[in-house]
Amino acid sequence: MNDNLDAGVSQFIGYNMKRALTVVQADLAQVLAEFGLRAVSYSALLVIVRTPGISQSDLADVLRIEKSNLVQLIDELANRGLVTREPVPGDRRRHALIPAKAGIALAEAATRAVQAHEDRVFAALSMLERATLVHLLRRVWAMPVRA
Amino acid sequence: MNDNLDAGVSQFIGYNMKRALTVVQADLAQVLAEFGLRAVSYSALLVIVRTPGISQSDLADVLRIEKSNLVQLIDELANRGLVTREPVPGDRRRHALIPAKAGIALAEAATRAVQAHEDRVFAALSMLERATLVHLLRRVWAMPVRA
DNA sequence: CTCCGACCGTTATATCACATAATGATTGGT
DNA sequence: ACCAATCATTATGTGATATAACGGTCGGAG
Repeated sequence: MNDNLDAGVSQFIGYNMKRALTVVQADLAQVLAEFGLRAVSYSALLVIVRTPGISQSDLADVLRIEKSNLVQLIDELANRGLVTREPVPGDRRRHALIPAKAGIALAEAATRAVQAHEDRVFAALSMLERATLVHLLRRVWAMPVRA
Repeated sequence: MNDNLDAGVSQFIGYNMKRALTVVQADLAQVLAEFGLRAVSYSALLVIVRTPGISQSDLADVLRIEKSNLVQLIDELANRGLVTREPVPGDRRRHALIPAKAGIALAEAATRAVQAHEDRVFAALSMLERATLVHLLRRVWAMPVRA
């Protein structure tokens, strides 16, 4: 029944981003649930797989997550044998996060599933349009807002 | 320090959408707080102002909100004298949501502030690029995902 | 006219994302 | 030797968002 009653709010880019992301996240949640992952734990696992030895602080920085929220998330991955927390010689404050073979395999399989998810939810856009979208979005979040 | 450690996840459009939206929502929250509004209550107010008499069910549909969550939101707006719940002749199940003058004025002032917010957070994009972004995003959420 | 499925709005409640604050152990610089 | 900073953890809170159930009301079918 949605006959443009949201015209007032749909003028805003942020509103359209929110609506689109809600759709994307709903599908993504279903896809990742099959691997026992959430979007945030998938992201964390992927960064660990690609950057073995990264610390929790650095991982939190990269993904823009509060490091306090990372503790249970890494616990989940570690408890499933996907990653391990290793001591860092010479620095007993930090841990090195190392992916296990199972974690690497799961990350690869999940990545394929996430790629298929993106093909599906962005099916209305051409590959060029998808590239344009990423390019524009990157310029939004990569440039800090000036006060 | 973010030297592309998130390359693995930043290939995904969804990831970029999430990062960008987080930036946008943080700024928007600050802007709307000055009017005592949250993003969702601003959206609801704007739809009510533009569609006087809309029902709670229809408002929930338009904004994709659970109608159970709308009750307190409308309470907030009503308690501030921004909108009223009016009876609907011939249908005692539903209410007509009517904007008050104060609600119309606040919606107008807040809209100007939200427009300035968008100019700020999307400053890195040209007007054409912003239109492209909205166009692409609309096509993502307007086309339902096929199972 | 009666009945029943559907609609409207409300209440109750739960889960999750995400934030802040505080703490103890450890490190590095002065 | 001292102290600020770093790392990780624990505790806790708030808001977004969902589901379930309920009572009152409406409209259509028989």
